[in-house]
Amino acid sequence: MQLATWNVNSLKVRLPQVLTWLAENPVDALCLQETKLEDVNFPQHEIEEAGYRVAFAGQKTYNGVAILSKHEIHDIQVNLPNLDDPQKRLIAATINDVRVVCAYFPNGQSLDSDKYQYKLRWLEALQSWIKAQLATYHSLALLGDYNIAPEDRDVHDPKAWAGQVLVSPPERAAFEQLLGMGMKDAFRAFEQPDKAFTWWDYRMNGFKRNLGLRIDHILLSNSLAERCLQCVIDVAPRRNERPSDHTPVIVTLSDSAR
DNA sequence: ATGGCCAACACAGTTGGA
Repeated sequence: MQLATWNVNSLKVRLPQVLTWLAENPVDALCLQETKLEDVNFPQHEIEEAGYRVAFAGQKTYNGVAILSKHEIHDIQVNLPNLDDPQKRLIAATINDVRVVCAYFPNGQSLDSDKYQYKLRWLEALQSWIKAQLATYHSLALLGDYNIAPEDRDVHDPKAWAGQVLVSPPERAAFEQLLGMGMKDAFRAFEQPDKAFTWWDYRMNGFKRNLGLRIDHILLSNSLAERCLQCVIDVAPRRNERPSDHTPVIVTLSDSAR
């Protein structure tokens, strides 16, 4: 079974790229972030014609998340139940034997911004909710754009980024606390090349110069981590014309024992 | 030189992203 996550930065613009990518990478489930579409405008039929079922929760202009799946999607939940928040940043569903959580973490903008305080509140709500979910769901995967670079090796220039949003100690502590609940960073479960990133600024030829960050992640509950065979970043879509600034991350799991 | 790019909204220039 393969699961993937991709912040597409507008599904309206990126739908052709998503369909092309799925044809070349027929993963079992793909989590999308920043769809930036109201539900009435979601391209459900185009995706279904490509052989994928879909669950989505969107809004105008900002945010928006979706799960595309080759298999039946059960028990869909939208947003964190313990946070009063109109922003559509989370959708969860059960696919086969796996609880799939697709999340678009807040950016935070800057450390002195109200948006940073919102990010910290959101992270706290996520933590307590995930902790409870792990008690319920044996096999859980938390995929998405975390907007957190967990370690300095996930940052192209740690000195330049020091003291900024995405690398601040409270954000990194939140990431560590998710690991402490019994989750594994699938990417770091394997030997990986240096300077492996999932996002590059559109400006300054960021991608060509590999000035990036690793901020898109797949965390697996312990029992799922035991089934994890591989985790890779697919940089190919970042070379497309009109690319998203993020690129997909894919995890491969062995079939569960039956 | 602390911006450069991109998308949405709206139809110019602002906001947000990371």
